[in-house]
Amino acid sequence: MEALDELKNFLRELAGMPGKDLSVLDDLCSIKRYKKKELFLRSGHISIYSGYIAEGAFREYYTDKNGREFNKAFCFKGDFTGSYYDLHRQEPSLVTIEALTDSAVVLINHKKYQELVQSDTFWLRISHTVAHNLLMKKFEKELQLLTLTAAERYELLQKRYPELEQLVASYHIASYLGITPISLSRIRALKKN
Amino acid sequence: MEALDELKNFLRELAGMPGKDLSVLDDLCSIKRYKKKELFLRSGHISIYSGYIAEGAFREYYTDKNGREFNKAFCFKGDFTGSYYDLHRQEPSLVTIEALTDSAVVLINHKKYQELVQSDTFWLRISHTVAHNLLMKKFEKELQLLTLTAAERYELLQKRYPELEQLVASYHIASYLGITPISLSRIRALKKN
DNA sequence: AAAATTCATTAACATATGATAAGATATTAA
DNA sequence: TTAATATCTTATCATATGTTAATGAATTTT
Repeated sequence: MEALDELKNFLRELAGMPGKDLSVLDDLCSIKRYKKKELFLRSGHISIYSGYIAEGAFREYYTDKNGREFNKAFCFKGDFTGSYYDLHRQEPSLVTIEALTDSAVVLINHKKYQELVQSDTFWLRISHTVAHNLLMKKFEKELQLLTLTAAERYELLQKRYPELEQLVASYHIASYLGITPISLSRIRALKKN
Repeated sequence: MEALDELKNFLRELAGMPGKDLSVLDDLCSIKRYKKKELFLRSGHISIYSGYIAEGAFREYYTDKNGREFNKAFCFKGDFTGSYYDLHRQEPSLVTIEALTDSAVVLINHKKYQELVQSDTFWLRISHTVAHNLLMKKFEKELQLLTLTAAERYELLQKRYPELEQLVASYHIASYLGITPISLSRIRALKKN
C-alpha cells in the first residue's frame, strides 16, 4: 500500500515525529482511483471523506444559484483535498471536487478521524496544524484577492504553478481568478506587448 | 479585573469546561484602553498581542502599495482581534487594526500563549478550536465573495450587523464590500425603489 | 457659535469588464 | 481519417463600476 505510506510520511513530517507508528490509519483509509472529470465530492451530497492526493490533480469549486461554477482551489499530488467546511458542517455540500486528470487518492474517513482527534493528543496536534496551515494560506489568498488586480494575481499563479496552464483549461484559471475567459484572453494579449 | 474574567468565561465556554481554573492567564494578560482611531496594530510593526474586546469595536484592514485601505473585518465586544497571520509570521505586519470607538481590550501576550499551547493540551485544544472557528468563518466569507454580488453581500452584512451602519462610516462598509463609496451609494439609491 | 473639515450623494464622463457572436485551432470521438 | 466537439481568441456592443467634481449635510475643531 504505497500511497498510504506516503500519507504516513507526510504526517510524520508534519508532526516532526519520524518514528511515529501510524498503523491506526490502516483502519481509516482506503485508496480510490478517479478518472478525469470524475467527482471526489458532489455538491448537495454529505461529505464523508477527506483525501490525500497520491497522484493527479483536482479542482474545487462552488456553484451559484444560476449554476455558474467558481473555482476556489486547485490541488495536486501531496496536497489534501476535500471540503473542510462541508466535512465539519455535515450538511449538503456547497463544494464540488472534480479530477482534472486520472488520479489516485487516499480516502480518510472523517468521522473516524474525528474520533481520533477527540481521544488522542497526537491527532489533535495534527488537526491543529492542518487547520493552522490552511488558515495561513487563506490569509495569503485574502490579501491577494483584496489588494491585487486580476492581472497581478494571474502572474502570481503562473509563477507558483508553472505547470498549471498545460494541465487545466484556461477558463478554469479565469474562474479561479474571478474573471471571464474573455477577460483572461485580453490580459494575455496585453502581456505579449 | 472584570474584563479578564469575561475572557476567562468565554474560554471556559469554548472548551465546555465551566469550572476550569484559568489563573495562568493573569500572567499573560493586561488591559488596555483605546481612544477612537487609535491603533491596536500598525502595519509594518511586529505583532505581539492578540486581543479580546471587552468594550468597543475595531476594523482590520490591509493597505496596498498605493496606500489604499481594504477593510477585511469588523469586530466587536466579545470577539478576538489581532492578525492571526502576522502573529504567526512574526514579520512586519501587513494588517492595521484601528479602534472605531473608544474601546477596552484584554491584551494576550502571544509568545507566552504559544508556550502554553506547546506544553498544555487544554490550550492546544483552545487553540485548535479558535483556528477551526476562524477557518469556518473564512470559508463562509469566501463563498459569499465568489458567488454573490456586492449588493447581495451588502444586504447580508446589514442583516448580520444591523448596528454597523450607525457605527462606521459608509466608506468603510464600501471598502469591506470591495467597492467604492460611490458605488455603495448607487446600490442604496436603487434599493429605495 | 462660527469656521473648518469630513462625509454622503449625485451627475457627467471614462474605462474596464461582461455578453454575444464569429472564426480559428485544437482535441476528442466515430 | 473525418466529423464532431470543445476551446481560445478577437471584435462589437452593452453595462457596470470607477474617477472626478460639485453640492449640501453632518461632524469636529477652534
